[in-house]
Amino acid sequence: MTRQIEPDSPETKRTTSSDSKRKKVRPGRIRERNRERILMAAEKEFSQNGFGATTVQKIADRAGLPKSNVLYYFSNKKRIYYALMDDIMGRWNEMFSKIRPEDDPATTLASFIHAKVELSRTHPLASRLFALEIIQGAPVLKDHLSTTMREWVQARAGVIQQWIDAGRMAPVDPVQLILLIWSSTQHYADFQIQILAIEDKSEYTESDFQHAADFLTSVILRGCGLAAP
Amino acid sequence: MTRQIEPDSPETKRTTSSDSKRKKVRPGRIRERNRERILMAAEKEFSQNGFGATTVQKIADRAGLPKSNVLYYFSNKKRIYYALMDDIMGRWNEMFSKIRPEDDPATTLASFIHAKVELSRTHPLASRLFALEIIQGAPVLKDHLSTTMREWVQARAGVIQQWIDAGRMAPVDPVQLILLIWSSTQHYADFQIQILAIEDKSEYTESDFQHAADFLTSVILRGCGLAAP
DNA sequence: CAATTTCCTGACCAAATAGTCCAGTTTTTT
DNA sequence: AAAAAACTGGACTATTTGGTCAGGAAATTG
Repeated sequence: MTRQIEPDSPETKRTTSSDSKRKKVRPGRIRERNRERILMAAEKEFSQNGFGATTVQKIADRAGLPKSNVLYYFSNKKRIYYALMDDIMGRWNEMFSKIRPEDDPATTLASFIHAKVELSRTHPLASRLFALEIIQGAPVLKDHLSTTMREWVQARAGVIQQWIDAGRMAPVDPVQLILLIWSSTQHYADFQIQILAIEDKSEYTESDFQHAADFLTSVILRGCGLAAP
Repeated sequence: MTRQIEPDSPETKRTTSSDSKRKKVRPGRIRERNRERILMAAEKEFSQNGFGATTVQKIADRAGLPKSNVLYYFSNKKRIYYALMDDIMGRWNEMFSKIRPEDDPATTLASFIHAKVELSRTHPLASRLFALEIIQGAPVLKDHLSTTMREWVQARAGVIQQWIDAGRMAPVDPVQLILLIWSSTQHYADFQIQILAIEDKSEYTESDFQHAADFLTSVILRGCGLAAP
């Protein structure tokens, strides 16, 4: 991690070491707790209203803090947004393991699909926030897309191409394949409302995600000429 | 079409007959022209900033009209938004033909994919605007989703199920299949920035869409146990 | 315990915003 | 050509916004 995105100087002089251990009572315990509260509130607000329509006051209310206190931790609205984007990209980076040419295509793709669906399930707000950012032209993440993420995709695409060359799967465009998996899984978080309305439910259940992951795995693997692992 | 969405009374007393013929010089030619300008400007602004962060002033500037003039045609910001949503849903309804059990599965699905990719190509702003609306909880379209769109999907899913029962394609969840096609095609418009960054391009070309449509058709059809038509 | 650092917050402000109002102009209808 | 309807745009307002600031409360440290 470590602030890839934040453009200007960080919002605090002495940040705690970026880890997730939030019960550690030592250094800035209050700071840590409030920071977390603010970020959770902001994630909710931003993902629901977008950056421009979210007010610092609403974030503060949801976090149960006065507005000035929020602005004490994050000197302005953008900083809060940057911090969230940083978190999201960090999580994304951690989530997916490397893939190697000698791995099994079917197993690898299947576990990628499952991981991505799982991410949609456990972090729907982050997923929507990311989607909003991209749809609106990625004003903050543009750089990240054309460097880190681009390399991420190209590396994976390279391995998939090797699988194809070795005749281990059908010849499909590797980049398009990654995009297909990306979009179809992302969709479960981003368009949740639409899916629930269409299926006449009021909430996802655990098994909906299982079902979705299984469906995607079976269709996409078969689409690549692979048998389910 | 005809105002399914607009909640309160229409923004004009005598609307022209809702058709798209905008060169007709007869009745309120100025009205028609300005309305069109405003809607185009609003589509751009809303799809870039979302509803809340878009200002009437910016719409007016883009349309080349003074703000009060915009508010003369649409009595408030919401009305502009409603009108756009109405247009979008109208276009969606017109776009896709009925499908019947005796149709050929492969041909039908392929043409659906192509139509949807084409819609992403020709109306990217509308696509993004729709996505924003849904991601943010569909405050305006919620009703539409659980009625019109729900029926649309269920009807198609029914036919697909008949194809499956008749052994004409692999047994996959029909609703999930429609969602898969929906999401993967929508993606090309909504996440354009991400795709361009990853592929290191600055613009889509005509053939990118052709390529995408072909890829999706081949993988999804094969995933359904169908040969390309 | 006293000094210092960190944390907290109400009051305040300049800028921006959605929407109103109305007097004047242009277009359409009669 | 006159009357009616549609259109234009500048001035105005009440409210909301992001952000500042100064002073005080708590916590930490020596």
